[in-house]
This record gives sequence, C-alpha cells and structure tokens, in this order.
Amino acid sequence: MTVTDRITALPEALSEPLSGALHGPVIDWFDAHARDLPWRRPEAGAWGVMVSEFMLQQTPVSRVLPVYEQWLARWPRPADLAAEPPGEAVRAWGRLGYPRRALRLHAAATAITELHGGEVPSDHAKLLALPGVGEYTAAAVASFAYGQRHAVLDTNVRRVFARAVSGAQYPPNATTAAERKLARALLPESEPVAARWAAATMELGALVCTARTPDCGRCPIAGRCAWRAAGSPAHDGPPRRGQTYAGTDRQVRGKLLAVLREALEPVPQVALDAVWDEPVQRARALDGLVADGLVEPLADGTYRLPLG
DNA sequence: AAGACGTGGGG
DNA sequence: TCCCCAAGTCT
Repeated sequence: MTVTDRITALPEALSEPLSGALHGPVIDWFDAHARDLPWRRPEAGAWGVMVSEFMLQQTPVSRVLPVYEQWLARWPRPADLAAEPPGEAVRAWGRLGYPRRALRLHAAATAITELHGGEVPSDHAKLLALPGVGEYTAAAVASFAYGQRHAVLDTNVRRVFARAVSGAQYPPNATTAAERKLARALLPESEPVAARWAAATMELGALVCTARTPDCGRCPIAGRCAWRAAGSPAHDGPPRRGQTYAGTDRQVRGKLLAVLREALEPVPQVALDAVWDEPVQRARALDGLVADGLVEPLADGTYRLPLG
C-alpha cells in the first residue's frame, strides 16, 4: 500500500477519535512554545500577515525578520506600497531571494488599493485572485489574519501529517488531493480552534517535527505518531526533488539584479557584462529579467529597476 | 505536471 | 566541503 493509498483510505475511519486526540496536545504545546513573531502580534494586521506570507515563501524566518520590519515601517498600508514604483519593492526586497515575489506583492498591493478599498480582503476567493497568492497563502491569510477555518497546507503541516497520521517520513513531492482531504478531515469544527490548529501544526513542523532531524522527545504527539510507531522507516518513494543552482540562469539573474538593486542611477551594459563571462547565458538571463518585469531597458542602452 | 525561480545557513 | 532545506507560485 502506497502512502497515497493509505491517506486516501483514512478520512472516514479517521474522524473524531484520532483528530480529537491530536487537537488538544498540539494546541496546548503551541500555547506554551509558540515563537513571538512580529506578524503574529495583533498590531500586524492583515497587511502584516500578508507581507510576512509573501516573504516566507521558501525563505527562513531568520532572514525575513529584518526585511519585514523595514518593509512595514516604510509601507504600513497596501496603498503606501502601491504608490511607489515596483522597482522600489524589488530594491527593498534585498537578498531574500525569488525577487518576483516583490513584484507580485507590489501588484497585490495595487489590486487591493484599486479593487478592495485598500483593505486586504478576508474572502478566500478574493485573496486567491491576487497576484502571488496561491492556495497556501490565501488560506494562511484568511486563517491567521481573519481567524477563519481553512486547511492551511504548507510544507511543515504536510510533513507533520505525513508522519503523525500516514506513517511516512516525508510527504509526496507535490501536494495531493489525498493530503487536502486529510487536512480537511483533521480540521477542528470550531472556527477559532481551527485557526489555532493551523498555526500550531505549522509551528510544530517548524520547531520539532523538522525535515532532517525531528526532535521527537519534545513532540506533544510522539505517542500517537504513526511514523514512530512503525519504527521511523526511512523514505522509500521517488527521490525528493532537489534544487540546482550553480551555473544556472538563476545564479546569473541573481548577480545581475544585485547590481541593479545597488545602483541609484541607470546602469550601463558594461557594468552588467562584468558579472558573468559567458555572453550567451548572460544575455538570456537579462532578457528573462526584462520579460519578467524585474528590469527595465532604456532607450540609451542602460538598465534599471522598473519605474512603471 | 515537471521545472523555473534566489539566497544563505546549518549539519 | 557539499548537500539539504526554507510558511510556494506560476506556467
């Protein structure tokens, strides 16, 4: 029986006994051990939550912290960000990585300003329609900022469920329908409790049930963990998808954009040529940045971060 | 639906 | 050192 089959078979048999036994311990643990993160404070508001979610996509908390503080101080409301050129968002993004997220956050702020009266929407479908907001982020903002009842499935939660419920060391490479079904089946009925559960399971995955070396000794549900009960078997399925970087266009794009972020004036071609010696790849990377709207070519042959 | 998309820290 | 990994989204 594969992991997917096992998850698929669960929900009906699962219901109350298992889920009810998990909610209390996990939420109690969260009450005692949750980190005091700025976007979890009441004053963060929905905009603060949304900004944090964009920054946290594939980026560790420790690196997000300082940029988040600067960002919220400079642009306390969506309209403040929307009033500036997208290039300023890219510049302020600094070295967080995946700078297209900065562009999308700027575009989302613009949409919020023009379509939603400057208020981050609370409706899941409206959130999902915003640039850069996918299934996870829409659920996260609706749940964390507005206390709604949604299955919030990020990499942490998926790993916790894979282990505790499905008995696998790691979840599948891509989120499956079976995982969504399981997440919904485990969601507490009460709206506020469900929102708490979402944050708690995520935190458990981030602090205790980690990818490499889980600290089962500190896990509130270790006694009910299917993976532990099975003897903590090693991952068997297809290899987990790695990320290549060295020598790729991504690395070249990063170097090019770093130059433009630092520059206050448009940058001449020669300055960009200096970051990478292979001309074909260099040109392809620059073209890609322009196509993505991260870089603006000017008529005189210079380049800058986008003004419009 | 597999692959592109940045960056840096920890084991 | 090198490899793995980090609150995903989009095409």
